[in-house]
Amino acid sequence: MKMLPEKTVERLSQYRRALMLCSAKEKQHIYSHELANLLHITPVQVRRDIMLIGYSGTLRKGYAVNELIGLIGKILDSEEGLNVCVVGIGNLGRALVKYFKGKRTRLSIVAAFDNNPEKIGKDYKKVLCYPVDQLSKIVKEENISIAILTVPRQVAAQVAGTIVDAGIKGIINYAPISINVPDDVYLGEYDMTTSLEKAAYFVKMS
Amino acid sequence: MKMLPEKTVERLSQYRRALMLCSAKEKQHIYSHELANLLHITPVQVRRDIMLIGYSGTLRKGYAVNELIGLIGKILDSEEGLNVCVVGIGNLGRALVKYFKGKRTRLSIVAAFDNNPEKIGKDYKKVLCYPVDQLSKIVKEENISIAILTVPRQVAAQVAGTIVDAGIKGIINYAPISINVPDDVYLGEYDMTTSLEKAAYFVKMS
DNA sequence: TTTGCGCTGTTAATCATTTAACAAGACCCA
DNA sequence: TGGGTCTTGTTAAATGATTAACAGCGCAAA
Repeated sequence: MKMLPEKTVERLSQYRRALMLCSAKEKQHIYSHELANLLHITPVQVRRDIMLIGYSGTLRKGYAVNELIGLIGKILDSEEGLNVCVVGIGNLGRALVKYFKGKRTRLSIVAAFDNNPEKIGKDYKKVLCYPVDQLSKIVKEENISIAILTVPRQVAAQVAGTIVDAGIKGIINYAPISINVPDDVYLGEYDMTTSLEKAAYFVKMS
Repeated sequence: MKMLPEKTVERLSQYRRALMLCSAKEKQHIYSHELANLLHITPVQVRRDIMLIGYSGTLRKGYAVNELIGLIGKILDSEEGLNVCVVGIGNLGRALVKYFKGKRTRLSIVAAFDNNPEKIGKDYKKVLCYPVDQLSKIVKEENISIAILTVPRQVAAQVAGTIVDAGIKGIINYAPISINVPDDVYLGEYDMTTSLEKAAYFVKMS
């Protein structure tokens, strides 16, 4: 299957999240406008996304919730599963470990890294914390392909280098500075300051 | 001044962050391509954004770092400043308080809220934690206009209602569920699962 | 001087994404 | 049975964002 638009991929993840809540409530079918309301988007957009992934709903009944969850899984998840590590076990790193642990079967956090001696050897939700200089070794042993970077700004660039050298294929950067990675490594940057300043701007202007 | 495009606003925040690091290094001027490299975007985009905010650089010398920082401040910041609160003092909430505290003069976290009795009355980086049922009162007293929502999924909708009723003008939602707010309230949703699943998809497909 | 290079500012073109429009099928109810 | 009402799936138009293209200026070096 060819690559889906970035925005569609984001929404698929959100559709799944919403659909799983529906499924838990024994809801069998859902209309495009219901799904749209849950995500604050338009029904057309929902239908278009679903068209792109090649699913068809039932006319006048909407989409079969569990079928759609299954199909989204086929698209988003890797068959073999992907392993993830968190680099930097501050509050943010711990929040991520705690939140993700056990959420997905095909995407799991299997290791944490930090340089604070007090944290090394401890485990967070059964995820063991290693020193950063063992990153390369553990990444290979555990077959980790994605790293979530939650270290202080000052060390972000250096740690990012270590991560890339270890052969990681995707980095999610929550450190408040932009990092450099080769073209073949996926990079997602999420700066909380930016989110807040953006909100402040639109509040101010409204 | 009329409203800037959303993406430009995001980048302005990032420009400022990068420029402040330059300023700290006594760098006086910066070229569009230097700024572009720091953010992984193209020089044209930098020039275009800067054009949109009505600034002009010096030919062959680039942009005056401190002037540009000042102008971006004029655009992003409110003259009087905006007050922010964090609702939900779990790991994520604490990470945010810790990180933002003292970062900006015109945008400050002035209160935290949680319902866990062990947290109420404690302070995190001098930010006092109140019970959620005092939210409305404190929001008015402290003139808070933005709330960062970092509560568990199960209570997000209800807490969001409380926040809106208190007269908050902007919400940044980190809870893993979409919330509903009236049209005149700015809403930014940042779901970490989505970020991770998106990364997984592009790693898988690459 | 004059030539050439390197940078900005801006307009035009391209590309991505969203929205509109509507045909066609299913169900309901008279 | 046959209109009326919903709903999906899809194509076409519109909007928004990025990239390309280039004019124009300033500095440097000859």
